[in-house]
Amino acid sequence: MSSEEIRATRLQKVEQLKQLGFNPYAYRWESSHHAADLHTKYADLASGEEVDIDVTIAGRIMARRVFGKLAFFTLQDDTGVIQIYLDKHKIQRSMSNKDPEAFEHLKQLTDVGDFLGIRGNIKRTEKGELSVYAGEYTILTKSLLPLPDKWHGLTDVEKRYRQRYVDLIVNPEVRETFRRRALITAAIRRYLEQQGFIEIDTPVLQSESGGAEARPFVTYHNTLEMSLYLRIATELPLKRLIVGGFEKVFELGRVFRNEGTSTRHNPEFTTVEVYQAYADYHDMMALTEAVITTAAQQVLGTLQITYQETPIDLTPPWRRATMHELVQEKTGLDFTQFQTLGQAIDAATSAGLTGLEKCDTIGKVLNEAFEQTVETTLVQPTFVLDYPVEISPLAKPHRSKPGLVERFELFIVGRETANSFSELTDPVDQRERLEAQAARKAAGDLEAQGVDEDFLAALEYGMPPTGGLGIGIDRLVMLLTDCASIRDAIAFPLLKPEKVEVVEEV
RNA sequence: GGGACGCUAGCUCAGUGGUAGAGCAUUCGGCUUUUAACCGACUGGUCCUGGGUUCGAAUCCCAGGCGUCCCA
Repeated sequence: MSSEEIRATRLQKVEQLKQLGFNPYAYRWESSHHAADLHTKYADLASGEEVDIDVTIAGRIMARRVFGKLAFFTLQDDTGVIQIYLDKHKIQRSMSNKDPEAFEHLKQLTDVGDFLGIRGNIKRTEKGELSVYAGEYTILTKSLLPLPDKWHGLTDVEKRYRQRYVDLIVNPEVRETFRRRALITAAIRRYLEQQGFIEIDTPVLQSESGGAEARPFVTYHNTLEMSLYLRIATELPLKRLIVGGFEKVFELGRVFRNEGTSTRHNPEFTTVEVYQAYADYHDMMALTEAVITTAAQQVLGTLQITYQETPIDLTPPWRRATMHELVQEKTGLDFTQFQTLGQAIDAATSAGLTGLEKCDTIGKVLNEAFEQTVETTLVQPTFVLDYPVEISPLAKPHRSKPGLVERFELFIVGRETANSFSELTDPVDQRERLEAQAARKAAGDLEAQGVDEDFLAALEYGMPPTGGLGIGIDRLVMLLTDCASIRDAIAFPLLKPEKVEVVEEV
């Protein structure tokens, strides 16, 4: 029978229920227990034993095993599953005033997928399955569409993402991932608040995008007749709050980058950015360790985790190594020795690196060498320190190493998971760097941003020394829930519609 | 942007040029201890889309769509 025919059959059942005086789309139900409560409470109940207690419970029918005068349903709620034991005599006795043919109607009018409310008592069956021994049942919501195969479930990844609700119904581990994601963000907020940080929401719609190098989404405000960008980072508004006198601020929220998708990229993703006055990037390393280990403990109860079968030890302190040291380790090249760009490119090329034509400074060659040879090898948590100034326009110059800034990125399983600086507070230096970026934007670099004059004005009023930190929440969730793709860590990842509608390009 | 692979019933999958299949689900009948219940019978298709080759295409060719993975 085709799904259209199944749907038609179930719509007929909806009509039948209405004719019998039952509402197939009920308003409310009060449960005394969830499935997991009962499994905990009656763990020691012996097979065949019955408990004379009034219990109400609700959930979705996930399986039906129906006999002539007896039926077993598997009911699923937010906490798990529980068997419902329905026996004709008991149902008829309890429900005769409501519906003399209650048991026949149960067999005829309920389907896998329906929501049911049950009133009954507790019984562990002869075969050892803890059950609610039903006296009464109520159809709370009639389902019209058939669920995926009860044994194989839903495995088609495209359908799982497009119809996440079906994925969640039939794949308990997917529900667990998003439950853990919620624990992670809650743990991070709780930890930061305990440390005296306050969360302040900053605008998603901005007339100037900045705080990162990325192509922004553009939208349009009709009544103001102006283009607006969706934020690519929360950095610049949060720093304005530090200028304003808050000493510890953060925002955990969505940012948007108009880029392609991959197992590590979704165009909208979640970051937490944290700014602390009077702190530097060393303080931020300690804070990063604290935030991530707190989240790991909260969710997994351990710092010894496994990601895609690789053991990861999150026990702090994590390795700290400079970008120069790591590149030298992998390539043998000492970038502090190069005087000219030509020297650096020649040496890197003979070390086997490729695609260096696009590099116009020694620092960019170094960064390229890092990305090509080091990045994916940083499996255990590693802070990579001291980046070239030309790829770090918002970071303060290193206090002792010319040409470098006080910046780190945290790598775990080869992925950038956090990024932090001693924030640049010199407004003149900051203006030069933003203007250099703006020149690249004018020259056609789509990821370069314009000069945010108001941000510069804020810096001119004076920003205290400040440590800033950004953590990629989606990648952290991937790590702590063992997801191979960012799409498994985001409830509704961006997909193209199956039938593409042509939208006028802005 | 490039490459590889995939798309067949509601779900999971067979089917490599000759009548479009299986299991589960659905529908009907039977059944008072099942838990992938069981037994019997039936039903269910835009083979991703369009074009081409061929007597004949799910299958071969071309173009496109969507997805997954890898690379940039």
